[in-house]
Amino acid sequence: MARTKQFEVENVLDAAVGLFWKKGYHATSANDLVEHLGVSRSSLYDTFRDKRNLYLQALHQYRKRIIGRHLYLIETATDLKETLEAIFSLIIEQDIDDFHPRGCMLVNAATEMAAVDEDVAAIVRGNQWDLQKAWEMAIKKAQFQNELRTDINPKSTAAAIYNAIIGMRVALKTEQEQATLDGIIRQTLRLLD
Amino acid sequence: MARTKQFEVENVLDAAVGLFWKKGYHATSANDLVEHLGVSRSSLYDTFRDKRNLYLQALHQYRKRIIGRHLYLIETATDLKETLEAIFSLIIEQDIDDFHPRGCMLVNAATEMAAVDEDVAAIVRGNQWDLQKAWEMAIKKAQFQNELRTDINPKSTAAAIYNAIIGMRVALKTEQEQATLDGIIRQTLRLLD
DNA sequence: TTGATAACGGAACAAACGTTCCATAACCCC
DNA sequence: GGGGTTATGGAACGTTTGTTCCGTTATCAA
Repeated sequence: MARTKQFEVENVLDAAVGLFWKKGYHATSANDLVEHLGVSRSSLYDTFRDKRNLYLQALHQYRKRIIGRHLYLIETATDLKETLEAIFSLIIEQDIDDFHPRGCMLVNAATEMAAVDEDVAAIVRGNQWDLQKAWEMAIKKAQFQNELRTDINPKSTAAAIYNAIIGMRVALKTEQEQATLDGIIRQTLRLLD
Repeated sequence: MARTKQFEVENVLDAAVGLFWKKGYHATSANDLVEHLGVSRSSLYDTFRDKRNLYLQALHQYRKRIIGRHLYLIETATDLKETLEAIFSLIIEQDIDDFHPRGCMLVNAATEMAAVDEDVAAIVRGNQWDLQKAWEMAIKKAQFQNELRTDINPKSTAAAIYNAIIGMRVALKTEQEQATLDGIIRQTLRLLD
């Protein structure tokens, strides 16, 4: 039998998420990773094969950790408008007043990598599908329970909500007036009127 | 007197836009630039100082060339909903069926660079301000001419429209079903009902 | 035609890049 | 407590990075 790893893969992945999330793929160097993950170069390459594979796994981890929370909020929603507002607030709180706002790692991945890396594109598409489906189901459920007008189209409304959230994640990359953000939220909520 | 440049700065900037637009800042190397711009290394650095400065100027060029067209469409609009639909179509046509969709260079710049480069952030914010202002003015004009309900808030509606467009530019980075895109357009147009 | 100036092509630079290699250390089954 | 196996630290690899330097060439006023 062999020597045991001196680190938890999950913890290291979380740290990798932190780096790639903030700096993106190309601007994060192998040295950055070795320094911040607390794992030696050889162990990193032994465990994760190469930088790209580590990035891919970090992207999975991000999806599980961060987006998982959003999915949960949507699936357990009792008031859809309230939930949508809460998710906007979560997103804004994360980046506002931050000197280097990270935005959403999946949005960053989409713009930096998806066009030239099919594996990244697949993860981004999977995430989009999950979230749109979650909104669509939540809308249908609300309609079934007579909490939402039935002439609202679940699928296209879900797509539009998802789309608005993505837009805001980009907007937050540069500092924004609260009034602008509130305006976007207010108008997006109208989708559920 | 000195030797004259053997290239037009504007043309070289256009070529630089093409590269940075497709690959982003970090993934575009100095060699890429020398090879594709048709200008020698020394002339490039002599004219544009360094890679970052060239990127900044390319971003300006993109804004002038590409976004200028959108501004014109908004400012000369006679039917706002039609104009919004036309702009969505323009954006979609550019990327759909493209093996490596470029998206919007300013959105790419926002996610890759804005958080860590204040000059990039300033350009992105300037662009946002121009476009939102253009939409706001167009909405006010339509309201004044009784072509649009007056209980629509020009500012927040403009922000929401801009936001939806940004969202779509990210979405197009991964291949999308036409039905999804149509749904987003349809719901976004409701902002102007 | 000469001379001051600036553009040019191409070689050269140090630094940083992602990755590999190897000797050593730790682990568990037998 | 060996023996087979894998993790680890650190040096080292060849490339590529962004940038600079220099000898030559083109330009035009004087």
